Amino acid sequence: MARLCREFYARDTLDAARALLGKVLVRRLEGETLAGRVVETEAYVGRCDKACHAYGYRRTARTETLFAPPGTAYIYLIYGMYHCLNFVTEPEGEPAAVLLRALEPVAGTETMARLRYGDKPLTAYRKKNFLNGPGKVCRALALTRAENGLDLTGDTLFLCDGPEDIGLAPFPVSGKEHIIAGPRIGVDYAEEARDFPWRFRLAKED
DNA sequence: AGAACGATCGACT
DNA sequence: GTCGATCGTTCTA
Repeated sequence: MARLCREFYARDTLDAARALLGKVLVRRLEGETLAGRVVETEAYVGRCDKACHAYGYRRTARTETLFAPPGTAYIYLIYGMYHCLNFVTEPEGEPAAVLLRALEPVAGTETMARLRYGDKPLTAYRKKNFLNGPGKVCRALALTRAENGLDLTGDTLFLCDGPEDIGLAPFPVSGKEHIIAGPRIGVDYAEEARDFPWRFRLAKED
């Protein structure tokens, strides 16, 4: 059990996307700890993936972060109003990342709910759809382009193996889980890459 | 300078 | 299931 180090990210992006499932994302915000368990990810690989912002090693102001060392946070604005959080992977110079699509709340739930819903009551519907999308996760963790380029081996935003690593009780033993792979969301424009089964989620066994 | 588009979400039918 | 919001990024000229 430990915080994930740079070597964890410096590998094949598909392997990283699968290995990140079940890990705990920690966000330190104004002295408070917000945390969630990773349950859904997607891989994006510049070398060969037309859905990746850095496809064909395309280098622009935005994609510059994808060329940063592995273990860097790549955060960008999408549709003019939402942000997406990614973890840069592969050896430095290979632009690639894992998109964080969904979390289960672990710590700081009240603050995350306030960031996401304000003072609106937390209905069953809102609870069910709390952190099940990349824009929702960034809203709940107060992550914007201001946090783009953050070093994930630092203290502001990082991943670790389990709740023990941030002084919390271990997760209760629950039913066995397995990884489901499927096509990515929202990349219909990406020609052959639209069908790559590079979305991974954690699900309960039947 | 201008136009097209998007790794989403929530409201609505 | 459909649709509009909303604006930075990217490309074209």
